[in-house]
Amino acid sequence: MDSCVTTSPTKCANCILSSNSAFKPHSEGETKFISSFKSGELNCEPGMTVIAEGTHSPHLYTILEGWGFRYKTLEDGRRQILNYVMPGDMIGLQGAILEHMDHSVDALTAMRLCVFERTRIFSLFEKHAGVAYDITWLASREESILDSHLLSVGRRTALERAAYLMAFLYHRGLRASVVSERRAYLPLTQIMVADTLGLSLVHTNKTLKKLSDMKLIRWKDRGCEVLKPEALTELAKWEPAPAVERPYI
Amino acid sequence: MDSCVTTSPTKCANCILSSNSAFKPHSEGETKFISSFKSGELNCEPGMTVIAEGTHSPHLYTILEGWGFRYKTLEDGRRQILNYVMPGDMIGLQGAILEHMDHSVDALTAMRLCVFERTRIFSLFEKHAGVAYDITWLASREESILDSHLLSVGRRTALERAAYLMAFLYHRGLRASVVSERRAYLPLTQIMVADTLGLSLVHTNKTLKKLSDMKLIRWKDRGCEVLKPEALTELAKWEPAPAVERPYI
DNA sequence: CGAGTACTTGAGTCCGTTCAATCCCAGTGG
DNA sequence: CCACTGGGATTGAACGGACTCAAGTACTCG
Repeated sequence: MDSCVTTSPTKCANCILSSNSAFKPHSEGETKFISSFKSGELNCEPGMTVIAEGTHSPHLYTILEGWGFRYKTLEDGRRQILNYVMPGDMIGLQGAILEHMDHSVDALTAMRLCVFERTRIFSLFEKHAGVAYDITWLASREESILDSHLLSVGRRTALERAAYLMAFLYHRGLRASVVSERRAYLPLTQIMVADTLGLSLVHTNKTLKKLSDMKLIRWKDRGCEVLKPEALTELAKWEPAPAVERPYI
Repeated sequence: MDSCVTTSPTKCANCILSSNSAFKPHSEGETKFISSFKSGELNCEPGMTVIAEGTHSPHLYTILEGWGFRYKTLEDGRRQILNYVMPGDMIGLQGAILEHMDHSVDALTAMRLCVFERTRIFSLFEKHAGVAYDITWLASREESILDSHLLSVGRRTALERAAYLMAFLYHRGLRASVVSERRAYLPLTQIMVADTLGLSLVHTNKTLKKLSDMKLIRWKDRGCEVLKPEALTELAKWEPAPAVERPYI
């Protein structure tokens, strides 16, 4: 029953993300402020809905561990997955700024989240311009990713789209340290791949089989092993953005 | 030849957007700061590329008049239109924050733009938290729109998609005062509609014809007249976001 | 060992594609 | 004044990619 509990939070100074060199370190003053902004932690079971469309969530979250995904649905149940979230990503910003959430977020694996009070976000802008800028950085990058997804769903063929998605998740996962080059495993179901690519489940399965036959991926243990990321990016006519030290809150 | 010239700028206090009640007024201090942040104006002919993908634009812009659109292309020329821009919208933020543009922006009609120096954006965050918050508001709203577009391209049928696009542009246009209920004219070509919906030109034409036969729209003078916006939103299973007083820079 | 979920595969259909031709209209230049 | 050009819109025909329907396998879990 206790699928979701607020645990005794770790101090921000010892945040698991701060030990990851992919992330830009905070100044001492920033860490202190973020500590005061943080109101707890949240653990989620796989499959749990963290944020529901239409609600007026009082919280903002940063992912500390695990995978999740953002999605929208049509009234008849058709679902579109918009993007995946990984450690360092922030969710709930739309709810905090635009007053209501227009998408949902589900946990894909078990997740641990850092919880912030949305009402205090304006004071963050007033007191810590650097952190405010970082939030805008995160929002811009999310927009940039959505642009790429839209190009993919709108203009790539099914095979290219699947290759793009696997390559994209591989590269993002690498940078968030949730996949490694040795073990490039993406915890997805084919239903989710279908709902991300805008394809039917059956056709997704046949498309993934083609990628498997080409030895670019292997489907295994309810997930996807990426075997040749370079071949996938080439097939998708895509290039990952250069890795830069990224901010987080 | 002079398709693009920096004209003598109007003062921000007399900004054409400030006379539009849809926009949140600035405080006197904000107006003063924005005035100092503004570096000129830019006039664009229809068809002109305002920002090109891959470049490192030194500017940020706010649309003062006219329509434009953001898009990305694949190396073989396939194009996806991501969103349309109208008065009050800001473009070039990604270039300012993430260092390089990953999409282009073209003028659809003649446009007048307000030009800002991107190098000074951080000082904006330091000195005017309210304005910084507004920029983040705009970024969040853009993300929200992209979410909707992605749902549309991924999961709606061709007819629903076309209905959604026309309804969407109608509602956004109303709020930016570039369409009126009496004269609901959208300045689009069918090629652009096709590249927005992720469809071929031929099928787009046939789909629009269906909407015309249903008397929901009328294609006229190289553009689209919206006749029954409510019927379009219903057909698309979509609902426009409630109108709120929105910020601009 | 039955039930549920994820994955797989085949068959037939249909939505959206490409190819191709035509029309309309606004420029433009002989 | 009219032929020529080119972009945009329109339409028909045929193809094919992606869809739905349907069955079956494999695995986990109570």
